[in-house]
Amino acid sequence: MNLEVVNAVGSGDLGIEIDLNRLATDVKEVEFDPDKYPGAYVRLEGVEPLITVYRTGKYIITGSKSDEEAYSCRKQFLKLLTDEGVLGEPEDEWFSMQNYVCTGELDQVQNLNALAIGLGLEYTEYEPEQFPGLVFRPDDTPVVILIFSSGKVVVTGAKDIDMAEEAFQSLKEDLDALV
DNA sequence: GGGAGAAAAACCTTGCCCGTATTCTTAG
DNA sequence: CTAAGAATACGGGCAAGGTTTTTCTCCC
Repeated sequence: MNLEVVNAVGSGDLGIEIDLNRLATDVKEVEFDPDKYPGAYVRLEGVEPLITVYRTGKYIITGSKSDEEAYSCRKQFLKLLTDEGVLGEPEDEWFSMQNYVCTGELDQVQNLNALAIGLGLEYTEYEPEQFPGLVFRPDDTPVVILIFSSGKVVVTGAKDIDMAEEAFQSLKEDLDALV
């Protein structure tokens, strides 16, 4: 309910080892600096999400606004590898979404100090000196919700959108019960 | 002083955690 | 930058545990 996905992360496996140095020299869309990070970055033309590939063949796609966008990006990535002769049969590898980051808004402005107590100090972290948002970790879900005094919220850690929606809905019910 | 055994110290391997990098939003 | 999440991997550092080596005690 009224949550907007702002970032989706997915991961997959090509099933074969990749020579990142060769890939970086052969393909202009690939950036690789092993001294800074072991993964190689692939920025496809006209594609928003970023693909990070590793020597092992595992890869992650970050920055998608939806799972459709992530899957589309993956498709183009596989095509690129196939065209480059790196991949033979791209059918047998998997890909799945790992995390959704969403933004939402609560009806009224929040008093975070009171909210921390209301939601339970054992489930919340609020240190305005360090970070302006209240971190809420419900015990019945792996989802984490950041609540700001403006009423804006960030829901993260969900494996799927329903999980995020449920956690947000649950938070709203908790808030109604507190009034 | 030398041999046996135990205790201590030195050494080395393993494992785990952290930082490194990426995305994206929120807001002091 | 601070904080959160998730996947991914690699080097470094520290701790712990295990093994080897050195030292020391006891007694003949």
